[in-house]
Amino acid sequence: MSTPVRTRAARKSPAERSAEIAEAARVLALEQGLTAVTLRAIAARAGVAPALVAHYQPSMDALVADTFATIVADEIDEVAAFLAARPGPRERLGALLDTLLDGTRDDVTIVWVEAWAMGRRNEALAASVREQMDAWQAVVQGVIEDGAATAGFQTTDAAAAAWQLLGMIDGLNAQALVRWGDASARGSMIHGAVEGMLGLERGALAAHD
Amino acid sequence: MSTPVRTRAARKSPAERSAEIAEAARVLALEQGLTAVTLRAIAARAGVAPALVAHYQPSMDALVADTFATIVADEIDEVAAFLAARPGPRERLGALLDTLLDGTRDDVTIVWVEAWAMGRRNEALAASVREQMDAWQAVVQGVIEDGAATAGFQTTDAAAAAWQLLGMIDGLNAQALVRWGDASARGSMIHGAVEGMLGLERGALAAHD
DNA sequence: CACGTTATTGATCGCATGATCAATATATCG
DNA sequence: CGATATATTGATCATGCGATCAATAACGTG
Repeated sequence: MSTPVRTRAARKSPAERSAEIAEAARVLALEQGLTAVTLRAIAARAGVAPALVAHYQPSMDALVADTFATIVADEIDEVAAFLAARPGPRERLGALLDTLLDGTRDDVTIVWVEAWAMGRRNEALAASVREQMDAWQAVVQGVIEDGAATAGFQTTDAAAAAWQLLGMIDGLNAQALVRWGDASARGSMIHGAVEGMLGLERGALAAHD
Repeated sequence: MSTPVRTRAARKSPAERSAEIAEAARVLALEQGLTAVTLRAIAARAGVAPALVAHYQPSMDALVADTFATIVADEIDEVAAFLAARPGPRERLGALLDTLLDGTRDDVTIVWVEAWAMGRRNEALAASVREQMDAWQAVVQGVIEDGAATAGFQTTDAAAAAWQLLGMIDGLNAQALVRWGDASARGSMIHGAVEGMLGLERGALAAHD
């Protein structure tokens, strides 16, 4: 039996405690989804009374929205850095597809799906979702514009192409959340699709590892 | 003021009452999402005591799962009939993309997104989701196989291509749920993407209206 | 018309959620 | 060392959820 008894939490600076609570929310969201980001669950994880969580947050809606934003912003930074290490737009685009569809980020996918659903009842979260979608789109659009300028990507609307690409990726990942066992096949045909979308020859986006 | 007073409901046959409850759940899900499919909300909508809803259903999880299945199965039938009226695989595939991305089915999209999220905590719903995804995939796979046999679709794995296609569609629709205002542009580039995926010449899937 | 079957209901339980507030304990400062 | 500021807490409220069950009322049948 785990003993859920809780001793009084050590007194800490507001900044430190606030950060601990945010971190507890982040871990909880990645492990069990945004639905599990609840006043009491966070308090238990942070080893703190439920009231303290409320004390440091204007509302749970806001905390959920912030948690979502943190998780996704981290992922964007991580992937952007990953892409920056590639030599050119074709490699970057191929690597983008591969890394986002390799099944290693299902925890983030769950957060996305739940955010879409919960956003209809949590306006702050909905705003965060739109914001992070825009951030993702900016990254992808940058790659496509670069490719159009220097690598033969044929598109007159890089912004729309970026949205299309993100939609494809999100949909495939969301699907894989339910249809277990196809993690490997998840991105098997997306290279051909994207090549067709951007007027590239077949195989243009193949991995170079 | 709407008067929420409820008179005793007329006595009806179990079959009829059961159908009324299922219908109330269906409407509620389409109007407000699966999250709103709740014991009391359905009872209110059906003009019946909450206990009666419980009386006719083994559990709310089961009712939610059935409601989801009904809604999606209806949509599949509707779209399948719509496709059957088209002359050939190319027209069918183009029409499939157009009708699923024209933004007129956002109510169903919400149901899908919520089902993905809720399925993690409702096993019956998760099973329904897998079932309906398979049904959708079968329809799409049929079109692709037909196209491979008679219309030059180039693919060695119609099943995988069908999954890919559904993923793209679902993702774009889910995105549009949050990013209002791009309903018209939603499917602007998917024709090119699918043409690339299936090795078709550009414009092969253009509408013939 | 009386009676029995059963559709329907009100009341209630247990649990979980977010939120509020006076009370308490602790760190720091004078 | 004492006092003040404040981080922390327990208790509690209001709300909503699913579920259960004895009691009630309506229908159909004999």
